[in-house]
Amino acid sequence: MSEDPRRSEPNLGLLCFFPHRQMEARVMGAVAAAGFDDITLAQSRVFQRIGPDGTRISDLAEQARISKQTVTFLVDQLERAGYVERVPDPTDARARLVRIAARGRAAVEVAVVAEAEVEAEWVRHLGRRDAACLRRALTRLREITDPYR
Amino acid sequence: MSEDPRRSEPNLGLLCFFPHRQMEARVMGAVAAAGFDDITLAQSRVFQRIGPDGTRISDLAEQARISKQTVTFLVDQLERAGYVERVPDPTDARARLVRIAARGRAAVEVAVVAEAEVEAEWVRHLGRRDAACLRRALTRLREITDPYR
DNA sequence: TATATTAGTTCGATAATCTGTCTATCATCA
DNA sequence: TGATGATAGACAGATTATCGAACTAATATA
Repeated sequence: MSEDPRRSEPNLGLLCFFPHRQMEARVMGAVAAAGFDDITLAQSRVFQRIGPDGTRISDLAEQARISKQTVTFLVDQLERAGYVERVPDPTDARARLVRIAARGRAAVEVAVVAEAEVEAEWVRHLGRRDAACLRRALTRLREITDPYR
Repeated sequence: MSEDPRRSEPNLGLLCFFPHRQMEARVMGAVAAAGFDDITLAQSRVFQRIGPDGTRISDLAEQARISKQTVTFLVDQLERAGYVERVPDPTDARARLVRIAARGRAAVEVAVVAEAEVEAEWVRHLGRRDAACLRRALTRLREITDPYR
């Protein structure tokens, strides 16, 4: 019954880690099982930041907190595999927009279903009340932990 | 005022990502600023899983979800830099326990202070009520997202 | 218009990770 | 008890992810 006094309360940052890791693993597993087994975790972390109208390499880099060079490297692979395409940015001839391509859209469809399944499990475990509370607190916390909206 | 209909509610897994990333970055920054600037993110992710009485390589691997070989590689570096030491496991002559060494304890001291600072900022932003609610929900969520207690 | 900045790429180096293999020790069970 | 199989850790080689430096083309600024 008594607690080990050396084990203190885990901090909120660490507590956030476990759900995120599980979500990522479950979604990647579902996507791979659906035949999209040539996408890596690093690629997916760039891919999931592509906006509906396409996103620039440099914006992807900033949001994922990795160098432009690394994003170029990963987008090259995503493009070769048919998940994304590069199109000119009409507002700036230096830039190109990375957009989700046909194969990418198909993978997203699988991913959103898997996401919803995992989230439903969580809500079932927590109960409606705590789940709503969790979402609200995390949404507010995002205001100060994510510079991108 | 009106929402872009294409941007749906971010899932809970993603929402957990931002706080975790910020906590990790802030703690790493504080530790590096205090002179422990020879520790990498990958090393720290293994390091933080070492228990108070030492932990085996294979247990660290399982908890961090990386291969034993990678943990051996990272622990080699942590040991050379004085953050950890390897001692024989008295219960099994095949195994060795990775334990936090003097320099490691000094780094942990800095880390826990930084952690508390970040968490205090979060609580200030959320308010006592939502912060307590967040901690409770995350603690319960850990039951089903972290197999290690 | 000359100069500085920005977007993206290529190149080379390094860090992190995996699979396969090996040795020593432990566990099982006939 | 002794043979067999499993486990803990380490070593070697290959691959993936990442970075910093340098480059080109286009844009912004003074």
